[in-house]
Amino acid sequence: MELSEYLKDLSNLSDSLEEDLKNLFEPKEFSKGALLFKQGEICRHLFYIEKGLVRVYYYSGSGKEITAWFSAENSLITAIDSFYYHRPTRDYCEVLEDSVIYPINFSEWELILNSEKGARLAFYILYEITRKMTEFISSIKFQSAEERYKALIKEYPGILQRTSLGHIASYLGITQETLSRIRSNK
Amino acid sequence: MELSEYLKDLSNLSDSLEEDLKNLFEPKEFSKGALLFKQGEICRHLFYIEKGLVRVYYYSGSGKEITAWFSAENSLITAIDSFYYHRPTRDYCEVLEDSVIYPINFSEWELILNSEKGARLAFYILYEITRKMTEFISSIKFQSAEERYKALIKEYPGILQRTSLGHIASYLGITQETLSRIRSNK
DNA sequence: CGCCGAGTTGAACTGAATCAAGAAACGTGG
DNA sequence: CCACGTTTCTTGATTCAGTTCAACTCGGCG
Repeated sequence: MELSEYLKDLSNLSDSLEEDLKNLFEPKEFSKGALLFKQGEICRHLFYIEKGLVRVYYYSGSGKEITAWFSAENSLITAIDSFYYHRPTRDYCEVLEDSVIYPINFSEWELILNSEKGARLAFYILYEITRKMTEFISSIKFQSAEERYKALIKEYPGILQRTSLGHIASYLGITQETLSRIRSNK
Repeated sequence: MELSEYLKDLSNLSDSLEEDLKNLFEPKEFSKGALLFKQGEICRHLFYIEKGLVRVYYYSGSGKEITAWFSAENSLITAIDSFYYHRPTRDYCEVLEDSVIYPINFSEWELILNSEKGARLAFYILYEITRKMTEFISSIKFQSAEERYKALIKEYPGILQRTSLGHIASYLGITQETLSRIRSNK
């Protein structure tokens, strides 16, 4: 789905704004392994993923690499505090497969925000993020590692072929060994 | 802190908007045990807590009562999807002690949103929520029950006197027995 | 008094972590 | 195309944090 369609779906944007968006943004191709942003940098873009899959990760206090999120087709990703407050980010964002992504820079984003329906759009986007997090929290509180793994596979089919077990394990909050055992039990 | 001060702090609102807010909103007193909203209802307000403490909870699939969040002085609480999309909510919100709270109804909220700095404000509010959730997720993924308990006590001192052990345990994602043992170990 | 809900304690059990050692897959250079 | 080292994945043995279930204590209250 093109970015302008996506935004329109989200928030019933006015037709004129939709036109603006179409003209304003250009899709770019990123190849597997590219980094959309990385630790220490100020993340200056909000990224809309039209096609592909990315992974956000960071290094924990003890130096272990932790996957925070996956993000796939028709979703947005950024280092939110960095993007908004122009502070260096803690996170890395890695492109897991060749992808088509629209980078939206901060001033373009402000242009959206200041438009008629902009606040609604901003709200919607953050609402989607909170919804996803709420679900994740209740899953990690009350479901077993196996249940969470199955849910992940359902949400991102084929993710096993697209990234390593270790990355998935740290996302689920379990060790790689446990994930390996879960997988072999069937 | 009064609501208008809080909002001003958050987003550098224009003085005129700050005036508007002062005139628009009235603090209300809620006594211990009151429900700000409950399951099945459409939550029509965003609540700003000037003083006091509230707890949001819901019933899990298996019928157990789960505490989702606590929220104290100088913070906002609502059933976000219900408030925004006018759908019935899954959650209950209980006032844990006599509190001073500003209810902001949806049309008042839209008035804020449509103002000059409204989008920025909306963004900030949701950003704060996501920040809190992100922290919670990494704590539940990588800290022991005891570490999480200590962090909670630090964040909400005196919470033990303000609500029951069972409520705290379900927030932390552990059983009441485990929480009891953690507490007695010192 | 005796009941009732909240909190505590104990014992057995279990899901997942840890540590350690191999096996398989993968890429790179010869 | 093979040989090599490196990284990723699997498997096993042990340990441990937290659950479960059940019994018991305590303080409040009709």
